[in-house]
Amino acid sequence: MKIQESARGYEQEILKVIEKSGGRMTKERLAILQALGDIEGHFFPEDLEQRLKRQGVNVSLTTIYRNLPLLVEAGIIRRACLSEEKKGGGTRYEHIWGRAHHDHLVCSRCACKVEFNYPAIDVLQEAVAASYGFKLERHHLELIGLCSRCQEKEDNVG
Amino acid sequence: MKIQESARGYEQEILKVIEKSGGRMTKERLAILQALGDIEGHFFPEDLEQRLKRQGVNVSLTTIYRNLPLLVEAGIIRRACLSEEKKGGGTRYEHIWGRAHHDHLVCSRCACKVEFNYPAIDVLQEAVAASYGFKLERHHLELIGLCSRCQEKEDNVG
DNA sequence: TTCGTTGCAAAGCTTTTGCACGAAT
DNA sequence: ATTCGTGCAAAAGCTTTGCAACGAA
Repeated sequence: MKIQESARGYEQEILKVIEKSGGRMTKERLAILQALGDIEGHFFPEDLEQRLKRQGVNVSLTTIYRNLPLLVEAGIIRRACLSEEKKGGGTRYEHIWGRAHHDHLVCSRCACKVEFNYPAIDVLQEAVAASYGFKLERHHLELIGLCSRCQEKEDNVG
Repeated sequence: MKIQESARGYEQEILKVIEKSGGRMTKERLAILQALGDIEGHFFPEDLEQRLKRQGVNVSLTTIYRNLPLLVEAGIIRRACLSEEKKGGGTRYEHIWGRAHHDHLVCSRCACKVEFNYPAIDVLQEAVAASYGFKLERHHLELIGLCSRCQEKEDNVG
């Protein structure tokens, strides 16, 4: 399957990964990539299925699950492994291709999320990794605490 | 149920949490706490069950699951939410009570783990949280990269 | 006595797998 | 013509829930 006008950068990216392992580009994979393009933040595998369905493309959940590892390896998505989450939903993923690197602040009470970027922390992380002989590829950082709104509520109650 | 000679610090800790919500101390909870005392690092809920069984105490997996949130809230364990993990096992927890705070370096190839502590990073995290009005409670930091051994292997191949 | 806790079994969910068919190279 | 990918249905895990019995306060 040829990639043409619709091609975005990440389609090329995943193509590399696919070809490296003798895989093939399919219309389902292309559809997944395009649906992914519209997703800004986090999503569950099932969200992807719904989104595709709304766009008139039926890609089975099975196929989505089978392709998630590919997308991760291509650097297009990553697991957004939020500490508290698990209830109700399954594994949450995050679209990261082309987005500036960022980490998350999560409120332990209302679960609201704030993205932040703080280069100084990244620098120190590099330093730590280096001191243990690791070549740093990526990281997951999540700060958990009470957001200002929930702090106020707490003050009013206590 | 009274806590006596066997009492360790975290038994008091969990007692506070239990009492705060009108709960009760049971022999199952006490057994879980004691089993936890022997666990140094990470564990799955099922590990806990096995360990208890070996000690001659039968606590059902259901009960363990029902008590995990309590243990988390008491600050005795935390979810060790490792980025890649999910295959095969379920949610991994980590015994943190009384242990020095630490984070993890994980090798993306061989999955080996190194614990590290780097106070400067913690300080910056506080700063970030504060700048967004968050009262920081804890964090999850995981650095993913190639360990030195796997880097060597890679060099030999490439 | 009251009401939280436990165990068992069953249910619920997410994720994986077997198989036959269809499609990419 | 191969060989990989897809869909469906079934299976496999992990985790939660209903319910009756038990036990802490």
